[in-house]
Amino acid sequence: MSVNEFEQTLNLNLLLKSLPRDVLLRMWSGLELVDLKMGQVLHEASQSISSVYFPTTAVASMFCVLENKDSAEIAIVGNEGMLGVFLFMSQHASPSFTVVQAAGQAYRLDVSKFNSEFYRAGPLFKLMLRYIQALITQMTQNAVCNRHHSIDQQLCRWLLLSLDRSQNNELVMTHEQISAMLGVRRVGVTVAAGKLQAAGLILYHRGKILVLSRRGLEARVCECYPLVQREFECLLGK
Amino acid sequence: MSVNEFEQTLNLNLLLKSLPRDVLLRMWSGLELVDLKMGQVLHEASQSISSVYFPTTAVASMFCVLENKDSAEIAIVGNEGMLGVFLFMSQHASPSFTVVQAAGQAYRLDVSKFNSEFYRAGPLFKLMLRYIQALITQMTQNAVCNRHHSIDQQLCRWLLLSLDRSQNNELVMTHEQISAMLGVRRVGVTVAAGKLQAAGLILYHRGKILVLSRRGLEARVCECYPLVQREFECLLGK
DNA sequence: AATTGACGGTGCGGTAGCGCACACAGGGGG
DNA sequence: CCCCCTGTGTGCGCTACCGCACCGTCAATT
Repeated sequence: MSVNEFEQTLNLNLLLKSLPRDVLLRMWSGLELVDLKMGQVLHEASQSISSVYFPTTAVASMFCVLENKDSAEIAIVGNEGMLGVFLFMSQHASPSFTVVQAAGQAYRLDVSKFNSEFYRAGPLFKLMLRYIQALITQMTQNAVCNRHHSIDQQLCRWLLLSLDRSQNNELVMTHEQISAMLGVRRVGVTVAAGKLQAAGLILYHRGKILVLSRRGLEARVCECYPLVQREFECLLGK
Repeated sequence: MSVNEFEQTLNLNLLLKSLPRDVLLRMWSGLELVDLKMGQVLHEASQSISSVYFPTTAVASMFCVLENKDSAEIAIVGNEGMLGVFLFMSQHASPSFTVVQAAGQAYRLDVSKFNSEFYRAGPLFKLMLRYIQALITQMTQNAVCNRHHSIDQQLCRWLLLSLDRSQNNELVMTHEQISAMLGVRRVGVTVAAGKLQAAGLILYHRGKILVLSRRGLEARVCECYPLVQREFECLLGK
């Protein structure tokens, strides 16, 4: 693989892209592009982490499930981020688990390779700290959104966040799956999605959602979405 | 101050206590014991952080407020933790703000002193990463608890978390203040607290809450409390 | 002793979301 | 071609919580 290919490929993950070239070259030998399937579990709750993932076209969710199977999405991660941040925080375990939400590819990197670069306390290290902040912002905003905003608004937020992390304007996702993310009944999603469809903003049919008007969603979403989005732009951008 | 005094005093914050002696000695000159008043704001949202705090007898909350003044507590921090973690994550700002919830004391440490020890990538650094994980656990569990558990259960969780971080079994806190933490109406708290009082578990009167039966609260609390508590024990203990 | 303000109790109608149940439709596999 | 499974629509009664409003009570101040 030529240097050009090398760079072009890695550009697909924005975190990797933002690292200096020499760091990337050191990590390169450990990076492996893998296919992730819908529903695949990347990290179990309370089990040790053996690899981290930098998604390119895949999207995954960090997820929290209660004893009675009630659940809520903690964060959604695509090509702007990384999966497995708990690796470098503790030896033992991740408190939440991670599941693939949209099939695609990701760079896998195993623990030892990651650590050897991380503990140089250089660019990767600093990037990770900033990334955690963005992630925490998403988690906290999520929490307060859960508390105070309607399902309608939360659905818009979720659609926009997913859309930003997706390659096109189609999401492969049933109401049932979305309801698990938002921590509500399937019916709640059906009704909310029905309104959006009636308004001509989306079109869905048997597990596929086509977003027709991003603007329309943005007009209906709560403040939580732009706030989180700005944080990530701040992390990756200028 | 003798070495004995030095150690005894620092033992009051469990994070500091868990650091090796040589690290503490290096940080010592920067640590200043300060009084924190109820309601005092330690870190504003979107403003840079100039000091971090290691509470001893004080307790503070990380807090998130929406445009319409609706709010929710993100995390509660006492002598088991540290305030200002966003300092070492990014240059710019904290997304949430921090407010003192129980008057008391804390060790203040300014940015430069903290950073010079942190970037040695030694024990403080590793401790901080593990602490962030515990903090994230609290935040996520909080989020899912918000979504799925009743005010009754959440009140029990909140009381127990506060109690663990307090010196005695009395909390100085009005229903109004608690309602802001939980992100619910004051009346919701009044009713829930009324049930606990009727059951003989707590006794409250004009801004003071006396916990009579910790066991009773533990029997009524949701799974979220023990889960978070275990994470902190794991961080600090054995 | 009187006043004032903070704190907590109560009541009422409204509603978002819940649990449950069932009906209907598309589409893939036998 | 039929069947069945998955995904979606709809209806019903229920509950928790909301917004609002008002009232008693305690405590601190003067």
